[in-house]
Amino acid sequence: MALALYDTLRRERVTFEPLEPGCARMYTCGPTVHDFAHIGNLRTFLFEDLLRRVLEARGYDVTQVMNLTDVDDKIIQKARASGETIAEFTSRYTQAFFEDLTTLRVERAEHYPTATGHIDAMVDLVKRLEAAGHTYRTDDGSIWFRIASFPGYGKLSRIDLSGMRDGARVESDEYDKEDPKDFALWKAAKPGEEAWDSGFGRGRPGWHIECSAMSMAYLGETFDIHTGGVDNIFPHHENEIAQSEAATGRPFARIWLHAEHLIVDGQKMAKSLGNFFTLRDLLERGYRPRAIRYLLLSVHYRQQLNFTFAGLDQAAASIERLSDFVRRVEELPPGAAPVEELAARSHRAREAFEEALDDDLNTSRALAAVFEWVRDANRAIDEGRASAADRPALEAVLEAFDAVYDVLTPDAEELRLDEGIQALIDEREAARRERDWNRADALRGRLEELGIVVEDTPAGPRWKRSPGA
RNA sequence: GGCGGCGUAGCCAAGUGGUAAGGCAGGGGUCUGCAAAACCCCCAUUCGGCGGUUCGAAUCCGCCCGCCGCCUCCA
Repeated sequence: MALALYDTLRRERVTFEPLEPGCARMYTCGPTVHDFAHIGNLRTFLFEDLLRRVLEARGYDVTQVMNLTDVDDKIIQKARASGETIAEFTSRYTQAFFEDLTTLRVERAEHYPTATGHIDAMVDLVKRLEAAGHTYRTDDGSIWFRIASFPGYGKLSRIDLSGMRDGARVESDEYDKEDPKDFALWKAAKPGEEAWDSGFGRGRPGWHIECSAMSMAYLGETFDIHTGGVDNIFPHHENEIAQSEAATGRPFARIWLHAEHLIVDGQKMAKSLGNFFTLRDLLERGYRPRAIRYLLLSVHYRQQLNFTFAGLDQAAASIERLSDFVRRVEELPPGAAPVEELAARSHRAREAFEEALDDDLNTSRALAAVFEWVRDANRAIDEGRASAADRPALEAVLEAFDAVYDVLTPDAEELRLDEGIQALIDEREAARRERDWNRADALRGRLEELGIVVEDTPAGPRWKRSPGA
């Protein structure tokens, strides 16, 4: 079965057929590094991680580009306020961004180009647009894209340009634009601002030109997939299309994917509402990274995800079930031959899992396929029908699952063995052998207080950190 | 005002015409020294409301109610 994805531009599900067979080239709009990423940002980055992992699992050689916007109005403002250069200021948040990706097990893209590192490419693109007659300059020296010069403008967002004037939101612009919807390709430097030289005066690039220039530089004028959050559809991605296609005369991205937003307790996340969370906020509250990853991946990317702490607890519990199963598989007793029926069941599970993901990354359905299989496999183990000989068949499913979800291996924090814990476990086991149940139960209670759950198995006691610890 | 999305059990959520997946939580059992884990059974005659189309609708149409978002800061 082929991978089908929902294309925002065509408003329909399309079969993924890359430009070059076997290769998937994708551009993913990255962060503006002026603050810590919040969990809404991270949801989008996890969606993109899911996408690239599914592409990889299907055998594609993935080239992913994620830009880092390290110059814009806000950055200039904040850097100035903190008395730093732009580079000094943004490097802190760039580093934090990569730390967050690592924590959430996001696979690295092949390229993370920065805006400031690609000024030349942007200047070149602006020159191309200028030569083709799509631009004009205002008195201050800024260069604008003339929307009227690109007939396809609005095709992605289907925005009603005629109605926009009634929208009450169009500001009387500080610039002298021909049309309020025209957007900046190059902003002339204001006194005291950091600026770059170009053939048309000192200044800095507009936000939109960055993605057009860098995607072309790394992926070519036409590439397979472009992604971002829904808020980027208009104006950002609309403008990218206009600039890129006006300059090259060729189609830009072939498929557009957009992740819906995350909301918190049913409301838009906002600092003023006190419902604004970064990854660090959640970690400080003791939540595990893999539970956060699971939660943010468990809802379909085109559906709003309502983040709640109850949901995070549920995610942790779900992972616990899977992790307990992984351990059972590892501890299967020796056996001579694999059970054919179990192998067949596992094969079906893997197919169902992959089909669900092929269906526009339907993660909920994919999870259901895995959980149903876990139940069946657990039953086989309970009934003594499974042995170590079945491990390859079972592990094949787990590996396929975890190649995409990546939530089965414990976070480092879960594996640490605190001082004295093993001694308590040994002590309890000794008491049990002497059938001193009161003492054994008291020791188990103490371990529980330390966040350790002890389970007695035929092969002896084992422990794990309780989900909340 | 224009455009778009959503509303399925206590919570999360799949399901786009054929008679409600899965997870969490909860209740009852089996197993266990007791637990935990696991398994079994139960947990929506019903899918925001009201009409309509149809042999048949959560799924299609209409109206209404509620929620979220976009309309040049924003994942």
